Amino acid sequence: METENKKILLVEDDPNFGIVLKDYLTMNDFDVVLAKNGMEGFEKFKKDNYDVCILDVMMPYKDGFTLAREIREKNENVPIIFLTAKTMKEDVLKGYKAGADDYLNKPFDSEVLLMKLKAILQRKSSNTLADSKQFEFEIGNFHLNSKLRFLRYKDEEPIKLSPKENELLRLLALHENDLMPRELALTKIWRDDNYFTSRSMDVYIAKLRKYLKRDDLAEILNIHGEGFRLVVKAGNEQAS
Amino acid sequence: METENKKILLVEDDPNFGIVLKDYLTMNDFDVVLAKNGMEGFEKFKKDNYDVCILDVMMPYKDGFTLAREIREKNENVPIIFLTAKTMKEDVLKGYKAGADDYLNKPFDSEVLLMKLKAILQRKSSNTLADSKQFEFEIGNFHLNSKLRFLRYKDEEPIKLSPKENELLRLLALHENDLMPRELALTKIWRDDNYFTSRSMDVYIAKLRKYLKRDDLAEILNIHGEGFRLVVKAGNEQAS
DNA sequence: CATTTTTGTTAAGGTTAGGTTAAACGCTAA
DNA sequence: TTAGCGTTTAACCTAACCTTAACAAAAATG
Repeated sequence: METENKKILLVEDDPNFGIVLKDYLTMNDFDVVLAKNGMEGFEKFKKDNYDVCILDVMMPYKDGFTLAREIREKNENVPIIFLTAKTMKEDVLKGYKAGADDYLNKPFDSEVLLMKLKAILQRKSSNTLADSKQFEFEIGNFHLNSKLRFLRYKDEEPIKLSPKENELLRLLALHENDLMPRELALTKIWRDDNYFTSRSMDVYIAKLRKYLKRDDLAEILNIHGEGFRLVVKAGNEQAS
Repeated sequence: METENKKILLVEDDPNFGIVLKDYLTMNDFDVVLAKNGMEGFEKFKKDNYDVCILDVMMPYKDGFTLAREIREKNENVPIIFLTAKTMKEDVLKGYKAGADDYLNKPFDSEVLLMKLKAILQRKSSNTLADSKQFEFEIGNFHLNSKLRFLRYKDEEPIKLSPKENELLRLLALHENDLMPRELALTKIWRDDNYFTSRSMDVYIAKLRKYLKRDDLAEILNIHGEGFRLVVKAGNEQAS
């Protein structure tokens, strides 16, 4: 599992507060880079990719708004959160104009910040997440597309699979060359484990075997009393 | 420029405040639908597509959180903004858990709300932009212009499409070669998923198939129980 | 080896989803 | 009011899907 932590650029001139906040966020599984002022913040921003930027508004040399504008020029998508000294409407409006996604008034509750981060990151990531699940498999000379429910042998016309056929073959493929327990399929696909569902499953195994028959590389073996095993022999692997 | 106004669902039980806020937002070029309670809010949500939902937290019958959860079930992307009576951390956290994008404490400054809306819509649009601009498609030897609602085969006279035909074909084209779930079309185009709308959709599928019949490169396949798939075979591709 | 249990396979039956055509409905504009 | 259009509903049919039954074969059991 590649559970990379989200990367945060934190720009805050107060060293004490900066470090405390950084530690807090680090403790909550973020990778935090702390910059002490706008200049440094921009330098660090250019050198890496961040998932979120948290900018203090009041800073020497370069204030948060200016920094936000520069960041927006480079990247118009990174979420930006402002930390403002107090509820100054002026600042808030200015912040949004500079391309902010949200703002927080100091002093703020750390849990609220976490929630905001979560909400913002969730929105962003929901688009990239797309193909995280396993829906396609190579089974010998077959290709199984489990989302579109078809099984294709080499370049021939795809065979349409029924929902049950599809899910069963997918379960077998997930356990390729390993035991796929009867019980697992019955509870996952049939949602009930009794004599009849079990017989029904056997019928589907027979159907799948009929499909797979044309390929010597793939076959479904029974492990008596335990379940089934989809064996896939390594075919003519080309060192491409 | 098709500058359609953004559509807001505003759910607020205080009639005075609700109307004032609605007018204010309307004045600022939003299309606002006002619901007086959670029940009504959900009904209205189901009947149309909104760009943002603004929900009061304290409401009779169904509070804002419950409503938010129901809305999230139907659509996990619409931005939701909560209006909370005062800074109650509890409420804020609860709100984010229910899938909120932001919250505002009453009394709030209307300009701040505008800014938040702008920020949120901007954030969203950067993601949705991709699809929203897609109004023209090449489907085999056909050309679909979804904005002008016609379908042309090669250089022949364009076929005029009815609104439903058009939207359905567009949805299929957006998911070209991939599954276009029944439910998606029903909720997006028919705004209701029941036996009759489903049958109606099938009628439209038949109509579209009749149009596409003249081209071997394009056809609509059914994935039993799931939806439809517009398969477009690559035609005479030129190696440019 | 006889018996029981599990699995293999095919076919029949019933249910639901989808394909298609035509009629009915409702709206709008002449 | 009617004519035209887009849409829904009805009706009928076919295809898809799943379960169950029936019988055969294999594996386990004693």
